[in-house]
Amino acid sequence: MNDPEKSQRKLSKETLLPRLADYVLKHGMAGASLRPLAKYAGTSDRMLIYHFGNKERLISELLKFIADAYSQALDRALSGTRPKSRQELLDRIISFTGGPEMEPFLALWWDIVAGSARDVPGYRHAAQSVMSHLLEWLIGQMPEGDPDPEGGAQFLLTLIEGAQMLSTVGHAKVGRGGIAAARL
Amino acid sequence: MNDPEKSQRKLSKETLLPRLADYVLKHGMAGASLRPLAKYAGTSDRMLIYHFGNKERLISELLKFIADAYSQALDRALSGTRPKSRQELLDRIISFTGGPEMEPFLALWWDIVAGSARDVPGYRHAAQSVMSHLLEWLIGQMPEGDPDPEGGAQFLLTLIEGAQMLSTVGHAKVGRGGIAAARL
DNA sequence: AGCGCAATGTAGCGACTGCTACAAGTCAGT
DNA sequence: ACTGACTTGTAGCAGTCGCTACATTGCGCT
Repeated sequence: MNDPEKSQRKLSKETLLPRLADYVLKHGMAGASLRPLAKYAGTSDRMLIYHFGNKERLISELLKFIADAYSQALDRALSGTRPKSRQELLDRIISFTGGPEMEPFLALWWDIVAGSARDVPGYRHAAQSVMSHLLEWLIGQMPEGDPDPEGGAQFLLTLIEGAQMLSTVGHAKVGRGGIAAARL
Repeated sequence: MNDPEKSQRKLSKETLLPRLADYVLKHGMAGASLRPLAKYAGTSDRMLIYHFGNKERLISELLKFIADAYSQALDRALSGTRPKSRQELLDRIISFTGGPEMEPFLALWWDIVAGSARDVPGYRHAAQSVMSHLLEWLIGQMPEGDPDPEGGAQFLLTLIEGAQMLSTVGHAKVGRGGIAAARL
């Protein structure tokens, strides 16, 4: 007889990771300790250790999972008609990454960058993979006939990330001004 | 009779802050808990609380102190002859901020940005003040006869910070490429 | 000499950390 | 029915966290 109370006892890495990602996006890496994480996911710290071995591996797999999820969100939201100019491409990205639904990702992003700077295991790899993916996507989105798609994409990415940082730090105006003054 | 062992008993905020800053630059904001901090500064956690009231105020004052110290380091290192082109200015800054002696500042910087994104008290204010100071300095350093010193400075700052981030994340090449492809 | 206050040490509290030992349950294969 | 592997709960350990209560010291003022 199946117990309706416990009908969802399929707990594996695969079912756990989305919940864990959800929690971490809300509370950041600093709040990612086993017990709250487990509670939110409907298990115990004991089980997280059981499934992932130790916390470091859990975090690594979690970051990988989130990086993939972000890339997919990007693909879903941004692949459409090819933009006609660098300006149009830039505007499109800014309006996407600046949206409020991206805020948790952004906050987590800075956690990851900070971790990269201190060589926390797994952090740099996750960050690198997100940036690689974003760059490749950008190159593919460069307007037709662009004289230097690769260099242009690197340029745009640098600009975007700089503006992003200025914005989180309360200097959004400076970032906007910097982009406005750029000769694309 | 004065005890030679305890000759240095002048402990105040003023004498404490440089030591605390030193520790935090080495170990990051995550490692900034009272006991290690106090040990490094030659006191006890008890005394830190006594002098600063609570940890939050300590961190606020500490960030302010570090922001000022960074600004002063910037002034000392970078004020010299006025650069002749945007390119020269950019190169000068990149070579300064990319130096290994700036690495602790940079790592701490990302801690602070991450804290800003999560509204940790005091963080955004410190970050904002550093960026404001940097921007103002940049405007004053724009080459003579520059058509748009303010916009140009904002543009350069955005570019610099973007490249900085890409570099800490292991994509230094992308940042360099982005700057190379920029039409200054 | 005596008082008052600032400075400091010692101990400790309750909460939290990652992680483990132990025991018990479930389920599949034989 | 028995066995053995997989899964899970309960307790607990040793450590750290920010912070406080209490007691003591030392110094300046009168």
